[in-house]
Amino acid sequence: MTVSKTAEKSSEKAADAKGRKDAGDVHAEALQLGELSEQLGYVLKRAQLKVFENFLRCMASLQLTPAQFSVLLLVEKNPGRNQTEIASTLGILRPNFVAMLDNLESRDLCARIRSTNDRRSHILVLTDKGKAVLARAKKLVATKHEARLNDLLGQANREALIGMLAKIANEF
Amino acid sequence: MTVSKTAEKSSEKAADAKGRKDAGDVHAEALQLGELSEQLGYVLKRAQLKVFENFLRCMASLQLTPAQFSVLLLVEKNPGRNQTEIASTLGILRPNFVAMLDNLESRDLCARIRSTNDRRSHILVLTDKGKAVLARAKKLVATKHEARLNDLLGQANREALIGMLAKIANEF
DNA sequence: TATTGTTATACTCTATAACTATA
DNA sequence: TATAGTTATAGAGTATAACAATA
Repeated sequence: MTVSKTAEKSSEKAADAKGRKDAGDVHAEALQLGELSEQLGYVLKRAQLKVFENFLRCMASLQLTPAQFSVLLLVEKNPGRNQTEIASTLGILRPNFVAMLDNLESRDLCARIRSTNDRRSHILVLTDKGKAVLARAKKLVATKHEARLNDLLGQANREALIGMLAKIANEF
Repeated sequence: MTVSKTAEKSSEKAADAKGRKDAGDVHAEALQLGELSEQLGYVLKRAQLKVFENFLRCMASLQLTPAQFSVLLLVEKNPGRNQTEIASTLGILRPNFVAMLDNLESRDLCARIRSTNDRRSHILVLTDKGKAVLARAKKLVATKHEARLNDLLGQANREALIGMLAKIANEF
């Protein structure tokens, strides 16, 4: 992140007129974002970083990242699917999914079960602990994380925002 | 991205009833996203990836990444600022900004000028080529990239979306 | 002493090739 | 032959410590 850690020497003769050219004076004023603040990609990225940051803070007690949370949610909703199916649905490449699962399995949150039909496949399921942790995670997300967004935007705007983002994700 | 590259064997006895438990049949059906599709962080991240992907395609002829474009925009709007100021405004750490600038400078898009007041500072400015490239980049972004968003959401929704994302980026 | 730009470094994410065991 | 899971590896992006030049 490291945003806006600039020291801002407050002593400044409020003369930021248009006529200034380049160097010469002290100017520790905030920069003009200009067209940047209207760039979709820019605000999207900044917003995404803020949201992930807040998510991690809300989930600190459970030690779950957004990616891990999404895996648990998807496995709960789709028990009996294999690694390839879960990973590709989340846009995670199969090689990168291995370490993720190793982590979740070592914490006894989910389990790999060798399929009896196709012995190449690992069926994924949540453990009892995984279900319990996910239930607690959902509550934290709802009460701390999503609630904050409601305070900021209001319920109706929040739903409109998610709808537009989903449309971009699916159709852009 | 690697999303939805799954082969989808279309031969399937459309029997995806609620009563199915775990393994046993072929099921190559799409997974249920469930609550995931309502998770702000999830749709935000997916949308951001799609937008950056599209940005890169639109800018292929100029070979500009979103981050490089944002640097050029900010330097144009704020000539005479040093590396620390430009980098921190963009949320880029100073050490990581060095290689980025080396790249832009080697392509003659911007220049570092040792400040006469404070000989520690490098003042940043766009070269003539940098200004020309940025002008072309802005046109590409407007006509190809942002226009696509307008088609998808409509002008009013697009503005509402950017406003909400900016609010999240600044106040969340 | 503090700050600017820089180097070195490390850790996470993401991406591709290739191996193994199964089919 | 092809597919599922895995390993190894490489490249971005991001993070911190420390150094030289300058203030």
